[in-house]
Parts: sequence; C-alpha cells; structure tokens
Amino acid sequence: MVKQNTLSIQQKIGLRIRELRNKAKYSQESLGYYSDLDRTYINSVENGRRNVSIQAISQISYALKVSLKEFFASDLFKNRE
Amino acid sequence: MVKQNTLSIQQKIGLRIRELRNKAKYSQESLGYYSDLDRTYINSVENGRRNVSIQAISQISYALKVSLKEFFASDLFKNRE
DNA sequence: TTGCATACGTGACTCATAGTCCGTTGACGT
DNA sequence: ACGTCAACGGACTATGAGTCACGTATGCAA
Repeated sequence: MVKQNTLSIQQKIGLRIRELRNKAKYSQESLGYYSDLDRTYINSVENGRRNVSIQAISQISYALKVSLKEFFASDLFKNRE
Repeated sequence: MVKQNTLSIQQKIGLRIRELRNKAKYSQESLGYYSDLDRTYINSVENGRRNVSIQAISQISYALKVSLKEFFASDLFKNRE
C-alpha cells in the first residue's frame, strides 16, 4: 500500500516548475525574464497559490526548454485527481 | 521536412478534449455535467477560444477518465511552442 | 561590524477574462 | 414532428493575470 498523494493540482504544478527551474539553474527572476512573466508571479505559482492558465504554463515550460508533454510526463501527474 | 504545426495552445487543448470526449462517447453536455463545468464553456474550450486554467483542465481530464500525464501524452504537445 | 547584492516570499491591488446562465439556431436521425 | 447535439451570443459574476511595495535570509567584501 503506497501512501496517497494529497497535493492539490496547483501545488503539483508549483513543484514541477521548481524542479525544472532548479535543474536549469535559473533564479525565479531569470525564469520570469525568459517566460515574460513577473518574478513575483512565478514565485506564487511555484508556491501553489495560483490556478495557472495553460497559456502561462506553456510560456514557462518553453522558458524551461521542455514541451508540455515533457512537463506533464512526471509521476506527479500520473493519477486522476 | 515535416510541415510545421501552427495551432495555438488553446486550439491544441480543444482538439485533445474533443478527441477524448468522442472516444468516451460523451456529448458536450454530459462532459460538462461530469466535469462540473458549463456546457457552453466546454464548447468554447473545444473550439480553441479559451485560455483554460489547470484546475479546469484537471476537472475535464478527470471526467474523461485520464490523468493529466495521459492528457498531455499526445503528439499535439510534443513540441515547444 | 556595516554595506551591498542576490534570491525568495507575501499581501494588496487593478483589470482582463475565465466561467455561468439564459437563450436561439441549424443539422441530423427517427 | 420531435429529440439530440454542436455552435453561438449577450449579460452577468468570479477569479486569474500581472504588478507593486515591502519584507526576510544569505553571502561576501570593505
């Protein structure tokens, strides 16, 4: 029996972005620059406080150099909510 | 040289939802019911006219009985925008 | 110790739009 | 004729996008 994942979808998105951002060695500020989004907006998304639109996720994943397919190809998203 | 895909992200989301909805043999109305979103909203999303939030996509993919990982595991999303 | 730069976190705000609810229309099958 | 479905529109409310001022913590160098 594996422990149930209780993260909200917003939190999962935040974790995934942070994971990819750290891998890319970007600060929130530079990710904001490359994705054309405000630094503080990136911050609130990463901390799971925003219900992000697919357009914003698309911009962010572009800046992180991954496709949406790759972005969601994480075990964070393998279960139906 | 393969033809470039010029669909917007919103159009891709719409196509994907329609594809899965047809596979599930749902009408827009019943998908709206199961995802707890308005029938007319589903329609405008499918037709690529909405910048859907991840929460709404999550509700829709749940109703369509796929995870977000599966939802985005389509060649529609294999390229960086 | 002080000063400065870098990075991250947060509350409050405006404004555009996400999402709802009422309805109509046309195409199609029975 | 009737029911079902997709598409669309107008008016409305809820909420996301995007920004700002300000705060904290860390490290480094004078």
